[in-house]
Amino acid sequence: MEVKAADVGLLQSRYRLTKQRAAVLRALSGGGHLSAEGILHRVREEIPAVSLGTIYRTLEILRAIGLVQAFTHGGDAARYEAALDKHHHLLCSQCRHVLNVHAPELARIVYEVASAENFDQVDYSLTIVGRCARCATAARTVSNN
Amino acid sequence: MEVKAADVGLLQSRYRLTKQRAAVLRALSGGGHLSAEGILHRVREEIPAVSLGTIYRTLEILRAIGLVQAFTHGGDAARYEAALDKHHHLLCSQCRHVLNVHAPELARIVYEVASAENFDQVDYSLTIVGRCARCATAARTVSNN
DNA sequence: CTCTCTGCAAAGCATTTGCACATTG
DNA sequence: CAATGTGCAAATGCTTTGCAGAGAG
Repeated sequence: MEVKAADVGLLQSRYRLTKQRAAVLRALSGGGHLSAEGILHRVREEIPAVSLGTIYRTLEILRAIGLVQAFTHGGDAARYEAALDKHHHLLCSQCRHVLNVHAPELARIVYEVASAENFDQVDYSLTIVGRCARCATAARTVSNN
Repeated sequence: MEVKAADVGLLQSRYRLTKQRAAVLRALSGGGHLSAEGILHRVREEIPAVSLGTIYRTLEILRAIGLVQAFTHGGDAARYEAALDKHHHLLCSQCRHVLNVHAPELARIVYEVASAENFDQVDYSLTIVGRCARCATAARTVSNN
């Protein structure tokens, strides 16, 4: 199989590089915040017979290696994206669109709080939920709030 | 039925005050971060025949009124607690114990980020995951890390 | 007395898993 | 070729829901 730059992480790991795994990486390389189902659809354009089970197994591996990060909110299905930089999510409560945002000051606050309680191996996630400008405008067009 | 201070929120709402709802409030009044299943066990001490369905329906109502807040992490079952103040969660990745922590500086950061993207009706949640001191000690006793 | 609530059991949905065959290195 | 990965379908775990009888106001 032809090996691309994005696949290097897999080759360096103890996992094999299969066409399904490469396709999942490719599906995520375009950016965005896809559900497992969404990734399935994209991957099926290349490999019509992939199963959702394989998508989940692959995502778990890619997450373990650190190539992919997952994000959940409430009871929603998990959303996945390529792991590039540390960032946070701004989720629209209506259309469920997700924006990445940065908050460099946050890390300091988090580590202060965590070490005050003697936690180690610390990670954190901030999710901001609100109504995006587009949905706010749409709401104004229909009724008058 | 005898009405306690904690029940006032329900009476003021359009919902009825039933013994099941009062019992759920009481189960949460002791503090802690309980799953629906955990709340079921506590409520069953008073009302042996309550069903899990009722627990979920009640929690949803209490959350809508603002008496209870829910919190989820990854694929874990949701955990519920009495809604007192705005705070955040420090979750132990091993024993799943949750500590409440405060980060007063956070609100400013969040509103700056959200309004930069033109979001309104903003809410947010920060979850910090790490290993608590107790689990770190336990790990050291077994192996030698 | 009416409307809401509850228990029960079944359904729903995202995710995980056992197994026999296919593929990778 | 030995180990790992995959498709399929069934199983799982949390949560939601339809319905007929019970309880609140």
